[in-house]
Amino acid sequence: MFAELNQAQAEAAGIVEGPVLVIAGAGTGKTRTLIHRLVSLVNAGISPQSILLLTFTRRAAQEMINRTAELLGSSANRIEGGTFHSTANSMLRRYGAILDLQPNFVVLDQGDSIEIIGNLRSELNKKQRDGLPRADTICKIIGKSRNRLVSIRDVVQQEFFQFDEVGGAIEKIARDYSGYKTSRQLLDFDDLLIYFLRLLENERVHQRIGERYRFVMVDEYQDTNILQARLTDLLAGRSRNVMVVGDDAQSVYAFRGAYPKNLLEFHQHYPNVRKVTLEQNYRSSQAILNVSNSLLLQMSQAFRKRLFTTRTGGDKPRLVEAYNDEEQARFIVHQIKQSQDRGTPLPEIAVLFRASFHAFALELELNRNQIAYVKYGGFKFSETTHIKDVLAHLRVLHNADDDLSFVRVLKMRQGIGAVRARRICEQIAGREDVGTALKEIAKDANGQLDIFPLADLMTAMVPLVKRPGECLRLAVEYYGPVLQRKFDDWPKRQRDLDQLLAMCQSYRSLDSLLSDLAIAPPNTAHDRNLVDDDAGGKLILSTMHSAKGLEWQVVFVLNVHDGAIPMIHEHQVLEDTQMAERIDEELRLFYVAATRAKDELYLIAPKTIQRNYGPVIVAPSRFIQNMSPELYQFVRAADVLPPDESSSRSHPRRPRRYQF
DNA sequence: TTTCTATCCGTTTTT
DNA sequence: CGGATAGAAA
Repeated sequence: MFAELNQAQAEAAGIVEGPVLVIAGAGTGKTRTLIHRLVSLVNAGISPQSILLLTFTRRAAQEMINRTAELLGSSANRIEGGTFHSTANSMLRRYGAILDLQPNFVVLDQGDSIEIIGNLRSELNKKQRDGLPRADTICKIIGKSRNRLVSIRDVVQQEFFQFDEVGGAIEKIARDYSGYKTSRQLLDFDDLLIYFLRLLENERVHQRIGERYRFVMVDEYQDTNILQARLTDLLAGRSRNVMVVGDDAQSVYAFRGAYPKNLLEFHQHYPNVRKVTLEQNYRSSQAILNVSNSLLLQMSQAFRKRLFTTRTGGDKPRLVEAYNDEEQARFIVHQIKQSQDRGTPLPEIAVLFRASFHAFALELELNRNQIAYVKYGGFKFSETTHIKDVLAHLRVLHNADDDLSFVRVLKMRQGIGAVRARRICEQIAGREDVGTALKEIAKDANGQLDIFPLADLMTAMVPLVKRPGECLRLAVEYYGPVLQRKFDDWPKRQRDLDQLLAMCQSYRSLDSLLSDLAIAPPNTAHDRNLVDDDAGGKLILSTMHSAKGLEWQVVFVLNVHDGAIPMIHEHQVLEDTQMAERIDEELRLFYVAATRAKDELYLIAPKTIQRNYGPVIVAPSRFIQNMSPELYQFVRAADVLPPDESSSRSHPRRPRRYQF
């Protein structure tokens, strides 16, 4: 039955009843095993609707669903699955009434949360505001406290002690924020999980859902937080048919409250759990695994495992020394061209980096050489100002009580600032017909208020709510002049808006369009899941986080220098144990990056990097320095690049030594 | 009240 | 350098 699986995989896939823990090293066929178990359950006569598949990231969810569909055909559609957040969202739309939640509640993305917190912050008086952190920092503190179920005080004392004195004010903002959301039917990402938990704790709902899902499977379990583990537990219900799959060595979401002990201590919650470990790697050459294993050995705590393969040999990974990030970029482009000449298709090549902006220099070089690429991770398309501006109009249409969006919409009119916008909002509160209400206000103001065009737009959109694509078209048209006034680079942004328009045409309800854009936003304007015309033929650029679960023949990791890998805040002072945990997490991230490569791995370490104030000298990553030099081959970029190109360009200032 | 200008401060990763 | 924020000017 499991002819395509090895012994350990087949064992895991064959278990039907009871709790299962699968510890799967990178590239050991974790997803394949999960999918085969799914198929075998369905073939054993278990209804696909009674299986719930949960993942942590959208990309993993997508991958899982696609691959299941290949094996199961159309019945795969009936398996429910997605991220914890998207599952929470749909359950809350269905059963939220029990928690006094209306089905048209709004999901706030991080930008919305920061905006609300910024407003609440500026409402405080001068004295209270003195010494407060910025809005985004406050948002981070509140999020950490909720994700990890600890008090604001504790978070501040542990990680933000420089704000210890204003802890009280931060607590007040947190309370205000919470009240603001409740009174307006707004849920942020953390709320989705918290409300879902509350929902499942309701006896009636729990029974219904428990009956419905007899099998629960969770992928990437090492990345779940405490809330998500609790959710898993409740969803598994009394049947306890729960399979969790993960790799503690790939836990890289601590900043979001991920709690790897969920995986490591799973057996304590489920004493009769069956544990299976997958160690045979089917992805990488032995030479690449040797480097990966050396990273595993540097980790202070992990389930002991060691990856092996039958694919002996292979080229040793290269450690490439470049003069600066410009030479680094030229080296990568040069090498990509060589790979292409040898017949490697572009989509089989990926460049990975710690932070999105690290790729800027490379992007310039790629454009110069006309190499097409897709970039994953980093700044999100749907979080850019112009996209949010346009969507705000739809959000007002969808829920007139969403005064965050309403204020945003009003402030786009000239002569209307925060104060007037809020006042208008209050006047309109509770009115059904926003367009007419706006017109009345405009008349009362004797033409002092420039809101007639907005009133017309709102009126025009109302009959079209069943066709959100058309509403969006009207909003984009209306927004044109605003765009040109607000931005110098408006033509580029106009193209984004057209792209958005194209993506949203297929939606049948405003509800799903808006919640999709909050919970499952496209990473870029060219996300291949939403726009299929550029599916192939392009080089992949990705953050290491977004690269998890994927593989390529050739992988470049750039900026492999101390400061970036591991990435450390110069100013942040941490206690030794906390610092050790941070470094360990960075090590796991580097491990994720290295294990993406099938055949060739290039680790590139520039000697100097460009910072805001000028170039600074950096050293290769400590993770490389801790490694036996036998494991890699040292190369100088300048020796490989053609001489005319490798002549180092003059640089304006002398580099300074990088300080921690 | 809005809008313009000066100052301060900070590296990130994602739902 | 660039974005958020506070304070000044219109």
